[in-house]
Amino acid sequence: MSRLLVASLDRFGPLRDGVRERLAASCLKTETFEPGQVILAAGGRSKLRLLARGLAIKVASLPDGGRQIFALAVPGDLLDLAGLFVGCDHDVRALGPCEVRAVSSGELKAMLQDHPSLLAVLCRAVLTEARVQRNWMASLGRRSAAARTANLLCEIYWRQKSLALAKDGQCALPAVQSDIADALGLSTIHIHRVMRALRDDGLATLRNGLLHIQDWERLSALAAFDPGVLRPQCEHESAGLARLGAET
Amino acid sequence: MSRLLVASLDRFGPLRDGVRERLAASCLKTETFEPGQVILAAGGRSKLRLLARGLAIKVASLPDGGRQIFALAVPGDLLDLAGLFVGCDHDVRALGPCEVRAVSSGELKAMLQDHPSLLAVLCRAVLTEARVQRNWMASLGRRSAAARTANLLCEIYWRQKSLALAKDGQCALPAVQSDIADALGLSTIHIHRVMRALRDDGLATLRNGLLHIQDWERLSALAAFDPGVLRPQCEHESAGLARLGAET
DNA sequence: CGTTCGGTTGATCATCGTCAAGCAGTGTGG
DNA sequence: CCACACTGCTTGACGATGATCAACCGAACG
Repeated sequence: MSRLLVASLDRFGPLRDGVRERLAASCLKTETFEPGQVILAAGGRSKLRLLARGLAIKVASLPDGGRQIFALAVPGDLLDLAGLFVGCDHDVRALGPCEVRAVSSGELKAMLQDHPSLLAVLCRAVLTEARVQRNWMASLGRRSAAARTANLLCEIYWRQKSLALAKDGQCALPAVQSDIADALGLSTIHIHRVMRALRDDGLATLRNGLLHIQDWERLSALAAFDPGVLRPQCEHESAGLARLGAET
Repeated sequence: MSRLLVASLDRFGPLRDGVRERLAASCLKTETFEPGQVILAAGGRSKLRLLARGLAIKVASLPDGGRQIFALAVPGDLLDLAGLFVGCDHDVRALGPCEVRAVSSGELKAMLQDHPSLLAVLCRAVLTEARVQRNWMASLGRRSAAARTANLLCEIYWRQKSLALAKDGQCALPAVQSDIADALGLSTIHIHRVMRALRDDGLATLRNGLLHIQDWERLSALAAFDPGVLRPQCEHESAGLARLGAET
């Protein structure tokens, strides 16, 4: 039952030397989480956790009581890359109800020892995550509240659509306005104003955990949305060292 | 002459199976760059570039003409981790005059094939960079202009002090106010006002590319500065999978 | 000697945050 | 069945933070 895991890692680079079979045969423990529950606390030991269903957030609590959401995880995403070798510096929380599949710490260790190429694939996954993070940084630093919000909605919709989890311009987004605020570095009330403007302009609505994109063209234009940032590998991958990890 | 490279990578985890000797013997090409010059353009092929002298920034130019600086590199930092397997999504530019040592693409490839543990070390370096990035994200999203600025100055000073590149509260920072602004997501003029307030309060001054920290206590308090974020490995490293990369 | 670049200052304005209050939906206990 | 509380959305008034515009100054440089 690990086809999801294989498919997920496959996006980051070809799996070689039998690691695909090993992954497919690996024993995955399934865990479920309620909305808001902590899936992985800061400092926790890393396993290899894959989000199978639902949405999750990677979030840090700041000393002054504020929260900053660093990333959003959709089904197929690995949840504890940040804690791969070192202690994780942030929490992972379920946004809506979630289902998580976990490879045990021991089995991951064994697989990494037997299949060096697995590390290259995980490394690429980390690099992809870092690239998405940089996109969020540019949003936080240099875009207006409306553009930031639009960009987030576009990203959420796009990623779920890539997984066939969206149709008719609709997808799940079990988040309240304060969650959006914590992701975008804005106040809850201002998010309300922005969302209201988006709704009044017929661009998008968020109600009862359901995101409805009514005018993708105008929304993505407002967001200056670039799907390329989200792709696991960029177009230069075939040049130079790109395939290196797969060849080792 | 690659002791710097060995020392740099050593911070991220023990180098095993002869890779240390191989690195020490590797042929490093030295390049020098003038202030503002592009060291590595977005999309460029990855080698293994190490900043030997000077300060560099990792920066993206946004479609609307704005810039966002994602990270600062001090001597000993690797410059092209983001382009390790995929095309790099941002530029690396010299802030002041820089000296860079580069391992050739071919030699890096050969070393990675011969020494699997090198990849684990690079992977940790990437994870560390991502953690520093998240700290910047939290700054951008949830801190005031003054706290953000103070935090950046603290980080710059702290990292150079760790390398014995600072003394008497002074270190190099060959940046103009608009550079600081692009790092913090603020306007140049507002940076001026914040810097002026810091100066008037006797906390820190920046003049002629020289950063002078006059009151570290109050500055780091204002910044809520946490040096732990900058450390290559965190305190949990010895638990669980932490040493795994070194063991493979 | 003019030009450019970076720092400086002030005035003005927009964006966004804070405070306060009301409202609708939901669940709970009497 | 009805308070009651609770949570999240909504609205408005107000204020602070930070952006924009414009001008000036000093130093470096050709």
